[in-house]
Amino acid sequence: MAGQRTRRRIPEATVARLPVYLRILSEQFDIDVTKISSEELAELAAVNAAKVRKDLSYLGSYGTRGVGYEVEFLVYQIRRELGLTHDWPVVIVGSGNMGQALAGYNGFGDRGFTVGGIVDIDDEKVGAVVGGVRVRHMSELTQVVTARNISIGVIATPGLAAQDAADALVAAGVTSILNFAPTVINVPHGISVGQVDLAVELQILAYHEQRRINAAKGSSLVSVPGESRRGASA
Amino acid sequence: MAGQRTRRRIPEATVARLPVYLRILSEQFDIDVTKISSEELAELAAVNAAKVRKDLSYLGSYGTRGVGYEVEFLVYQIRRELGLTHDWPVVIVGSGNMGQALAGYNGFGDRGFTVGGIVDIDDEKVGAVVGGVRVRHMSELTQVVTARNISIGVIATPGLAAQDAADALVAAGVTSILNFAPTVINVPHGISVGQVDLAVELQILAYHEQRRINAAKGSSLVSVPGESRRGASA
DNA sequence: GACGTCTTGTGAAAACGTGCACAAACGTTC
DNA sequence: GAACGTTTGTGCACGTTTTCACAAGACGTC
Repeated sequence: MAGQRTRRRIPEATVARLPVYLRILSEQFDIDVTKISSEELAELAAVNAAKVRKDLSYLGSYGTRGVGYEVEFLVYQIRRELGLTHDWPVVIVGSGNMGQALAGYNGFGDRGFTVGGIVDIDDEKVGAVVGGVRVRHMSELTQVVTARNISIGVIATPGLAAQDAADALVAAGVTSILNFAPTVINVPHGISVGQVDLAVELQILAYHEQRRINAAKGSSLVSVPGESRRGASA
Repeated sequence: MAGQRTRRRIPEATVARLPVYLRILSEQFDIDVTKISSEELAELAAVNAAKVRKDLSYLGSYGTRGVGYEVEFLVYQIRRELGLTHDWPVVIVGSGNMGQALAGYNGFGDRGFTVGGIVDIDDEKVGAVVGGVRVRHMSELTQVVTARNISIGVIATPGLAAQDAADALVAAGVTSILNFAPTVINVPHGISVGQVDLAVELQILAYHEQRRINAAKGSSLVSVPGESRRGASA
């Protein structure tokens, strides 16, 4: 009955990979590839083929045994599951370097997302046009969010301002936040948060470099461990 | 013997959290906090206290029962484990919006990393000064990497150029790559790759938004699931 | 329409990550 | 120096994720 759309819950690890499959499949579609096997898709996404099949199986049984998956259909199904059948307007808080880079980023408007507004707390920056959108003052945040029915906010402020930005976004009615500031933000239960942190990513790499160096130094008996891939951002 | 520095391997999930602890502890140290309990640190990092203790236990037994951890000492130990006792020069490939934002990013030089060079394939961009560093031509990449003994590269190119950038970095001798381009890159075994993908992160959030909407629409019996925190980036 | 080849979909096992719960250790107070 | 409150370090159980391995199904060929 009402459960028609409730379907089985998709594991978080799978949700994080679906966007990658989606991009690859879209690219393949653009170069006129109509069918693809889990093996081929796995190769392109640099993951295990069984994982691809299990991931896709959460969407339904959309493959054909002995043949593979129809690219166009799969693109549609993933988009549907991720909620990308319509565009999502996004509000960016902070119009500094990072805010501008994000607003101008291709992969942004690229598929499914539009810059619905940019706000900044600094009067001097208000009025400037970034990525085709006029920067408005932070105090107008609620108005911007409400007018365009925005539910996703991106924080591109310095670390110290991030928590304030998060609070303001939540107060304005945003229910998902992507935080680019190097700070852990606290939000009420029920709000989704994604964190992207350059320094953290670099430090993880530094750790691996360090290990390589230590391994080489410590003894030449032990070869380089050679881990070579980490999950996408998340 | 030789195993003095080989110690037990630290789980990847822990490695991804240590940088977060490090930042928080550094901040606490700056405001003259000298001791901290796993409970307090957990609160600030928005994770479970037992997890904090288990994570820290991989560094060694550096806490004092009944008291907590000494902030300064912990900062030192984490830095040591992550290989942050010296600075890491980093080379950025791509001097567009994203490259500039990264070069100017605070959390970059902030702790442990310096911009050792920026290269671009576009002659028109060569010569410009970004974040205090002069942009050089892509063909000089190996020279830049060798001269400064750089082992970490950051890709800030458009998606299509990312694989070429990765190949060039590897050829130049870089062994860790942080990829900001929206493309999965393939690298030889033994090279570490970190991926940061704006579109992927947004699409994950869109999925949660979508679910919220469906849950609300499908029936008011089911309350909002309310997941509220995801692991930092990775 | 039977046979062989190919590829999906999925049970079951293994590996990994998380969180509870508690003994062991420390400092303080009397 | 014993008793008490506090906080670490970790064994254990649980949940999630990955991987293997293979039956079931689709297609093409003879």
